[in-house]
Amino acid sequence: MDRYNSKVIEPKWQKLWEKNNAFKAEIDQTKPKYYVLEMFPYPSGKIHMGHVRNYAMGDVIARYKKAQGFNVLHPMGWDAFGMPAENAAMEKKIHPRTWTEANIRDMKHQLKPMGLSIDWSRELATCDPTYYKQQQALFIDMYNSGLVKRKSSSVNWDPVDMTVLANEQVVEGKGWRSGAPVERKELTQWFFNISDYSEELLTSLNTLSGWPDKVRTMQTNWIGKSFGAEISFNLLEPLNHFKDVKVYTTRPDTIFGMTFLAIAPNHPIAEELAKINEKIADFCHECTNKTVNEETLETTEKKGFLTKLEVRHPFLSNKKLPVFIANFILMDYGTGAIFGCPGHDQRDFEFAQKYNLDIIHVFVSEQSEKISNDGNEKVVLGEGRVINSDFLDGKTTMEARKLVCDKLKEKGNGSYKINFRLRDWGISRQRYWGCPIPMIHCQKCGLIPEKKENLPVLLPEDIDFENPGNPLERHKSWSTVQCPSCNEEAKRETDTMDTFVDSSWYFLRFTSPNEDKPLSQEALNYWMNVDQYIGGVEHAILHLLYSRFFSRALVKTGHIPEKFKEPFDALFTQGMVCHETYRDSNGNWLSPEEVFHEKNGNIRKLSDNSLIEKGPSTKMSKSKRNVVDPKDIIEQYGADTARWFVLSDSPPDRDIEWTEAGVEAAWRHIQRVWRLTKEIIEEGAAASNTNEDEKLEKLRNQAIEKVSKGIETFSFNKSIANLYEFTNSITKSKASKILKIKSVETLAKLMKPMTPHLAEEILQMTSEQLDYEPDTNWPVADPKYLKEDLLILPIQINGKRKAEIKIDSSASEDIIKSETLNNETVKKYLGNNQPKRLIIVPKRIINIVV
RNA sequence: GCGGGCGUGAUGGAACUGGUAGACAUACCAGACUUAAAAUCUGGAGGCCUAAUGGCCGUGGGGGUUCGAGUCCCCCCGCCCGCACCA
Repeated sequence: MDRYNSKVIEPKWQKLWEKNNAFKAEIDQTKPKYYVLEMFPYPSGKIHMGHVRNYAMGDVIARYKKAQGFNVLHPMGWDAFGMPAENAAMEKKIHPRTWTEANIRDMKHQLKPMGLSIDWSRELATCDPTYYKQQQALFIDMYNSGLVKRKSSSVNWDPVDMTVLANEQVVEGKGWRSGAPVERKELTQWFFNISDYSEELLTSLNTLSGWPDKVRTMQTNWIGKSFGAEISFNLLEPLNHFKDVKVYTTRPDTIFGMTFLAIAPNHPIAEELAKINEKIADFCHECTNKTVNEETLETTEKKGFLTKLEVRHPFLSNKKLPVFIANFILMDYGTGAIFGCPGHDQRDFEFAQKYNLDIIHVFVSEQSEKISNDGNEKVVLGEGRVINSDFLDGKTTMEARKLVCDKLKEKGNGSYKINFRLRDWGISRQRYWGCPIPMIHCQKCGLIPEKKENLPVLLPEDIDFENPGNPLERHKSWSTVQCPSCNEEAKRETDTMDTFVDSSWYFLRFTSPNEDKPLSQEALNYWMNVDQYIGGVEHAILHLLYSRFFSRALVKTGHIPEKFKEPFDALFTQGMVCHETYRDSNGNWLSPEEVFHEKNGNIRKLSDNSLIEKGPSTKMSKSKRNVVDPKDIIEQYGADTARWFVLSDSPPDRDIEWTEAGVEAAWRHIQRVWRLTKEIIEEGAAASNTNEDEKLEKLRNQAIEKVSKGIETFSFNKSIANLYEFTNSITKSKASKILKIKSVETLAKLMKPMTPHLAEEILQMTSEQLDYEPDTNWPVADPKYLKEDLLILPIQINGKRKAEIKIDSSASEDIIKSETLNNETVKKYLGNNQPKRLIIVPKRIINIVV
């Protein structure tokens, strides 16, 4: 018996699809559209299993919707700007463009054999001038609409390489390449005013019902709206022009528990003090010389510096409070200063213990009443009833918050304040390989946007990475230009844009990728929104939040209609692809090809037979060498097998464990379906058996229902389990040949989104048998086969399953009751007693309490 | 540190809104076919006790709500993701 030969069959269908332009998406007003999009990849040069999983999922949706009659848009492109190209340029002396373009070619070659239903005519790369030209036009419009600003912010500075470092390039406080201690440097940079949209981005999350709750929660917390108070504390003795310190707090109700005040090391007052006190200067320098990264800040030891300044408590005129400069206060959040209440804040508590400050409790909560009785050494969190607080005593903490704010307002040294954690989006990058910011600095005219007719501002090709610093900054003939306004010599902006800008509108551009303006209204109106967006959770906040902001910016600049301000109707976040890790006795990581598994569970190294230690399964990564190359898998087993496997074993939103055994199971199933089809076609016509036919027909319809539901709910693993079951059913069925062929045909149609090549091949075979053109429409279940006439109801006695009864689904409760009480097992348990309670959950279960 | 998520047999997982825990698949065991192996097919199987019928235990750990908890609530443990210049 011959086998399903993926090497022959898969290319055959792929060629046919290509010849027929099967996946070309064109506007067709007579059909409903469906836009499915997977997050476009960074062209690293190699497709990895994560991509395969991502695109396999997207393809299931695309092919499913297409079979249902939708006009499907399923495009692909490249997130092609970014640091790795510059790193390659430095390490391998290849131009970033050469490197990137070669990678795109390679990855496309690796992607093609997967047989994805992608409209390649819409392919785009963000590093292509035709793309970034339009992005520059958008930037200029945003600039003119007041969505862009410049302000100072700090960066990680490598003093040896004379370059700005990304957070990931800072390893233990040192530059990854130079090893020099990283400094913090203030630069004037470009920002998008995303914080103007904090409220809007927050409230609109409610409209995103197609998004996972977890992503909406994460964005909510990231935006971080809080209700609190801004309080000014008067300095006992003014410091130059500084007369008070403004503090933002969400807990004004704990004001009487305040025992110190702390300001950020880069707070203006701290900077003022640093000018006159060397020790303070040193301390501030030490604090601010860390990475500009919140995680480092939060996990480093809390330190403070006691200044000579003191502030007055707003309600206790003779209470003086010390002012600290503390390394855990963020200048970017609130006012860059806090009041410390060690009795009710964990961080303040630790700080107070370290510096021997008073700990005053000003409220008790029901659960923690005893804490306040036994010596005041604990932090009481949450809400409660106020104590030790003058006019607030006896109030709830909620009431106290309002009272304090009212009183402060009356006294003129405070007010209610709503605060957001979300900061403006810094888009400046001091790098070559990004979209140039189309702005010109003119001595006379100031900042001027480049004229639109001069776009794109092309990246110069003749650059070198031999010298430290930014190649654009060094490239004088490129950066020297005429001012568009006064024609005097001026300087081009040398910052390029954050790559998140590129990815904030590519999904819009896909609707009209070749237009010589940013977007086409006709195409937008037909194709938008993205009906289903699929990508990793790691993008839950930044990419998705920036895209939501960018859409609003494009509404404001008139590029897209208001109705597309939330561009992604539904979002799905898929899990990672993991593999076990292996280490030899020297602690070196080994790749899966370098080891073999023995039957007894031992793992040995192929080269010298030495015993290998199995590590935990982690995300496939180069550094741990636990990568399986999709290319090898597709060559060995075929695309259908690879696709089937990545969809089969785990729920799509969870991590999947790549196993050799799993792939083989997938391969066996492909072979089995193929063989089954052949066998059915070749078998003689059996005498018809109505009963058997009816049974199979019922299973066929149930399979349609279950598999469709699985796809609709992104439970591909369940659809696949149902397809295994249906395959088993057909194999065992004694139904007539014609019905078995019909069943195999349905099986192929249901499998087609996952294994399109196999499905096409089978449909061709079955249609020859049934003597009609292959029909690839999605099958529809007949509802009459979906209801069960006879139910098996389990009977529990005291919550434990003891028996079951078979009963007609239309049976009344009385009948169920009498049947239950007549059951032998039930009688045995009841004896002569009456049941205490009899609970009948319709169509589910019966529980008897005895 | 903060924010989000996950935890079920030997393994990946299933169990719709609180209602038969372990579908489906893998590994394993037995049988058929074979000179043999592979492939394929058939069957078995959560753990413990029992000859069997049956009983007890069991969804990371501890407690709670309920007639009934993998699912809801509280506390704890472990792992993963994000933390604003990786993409």
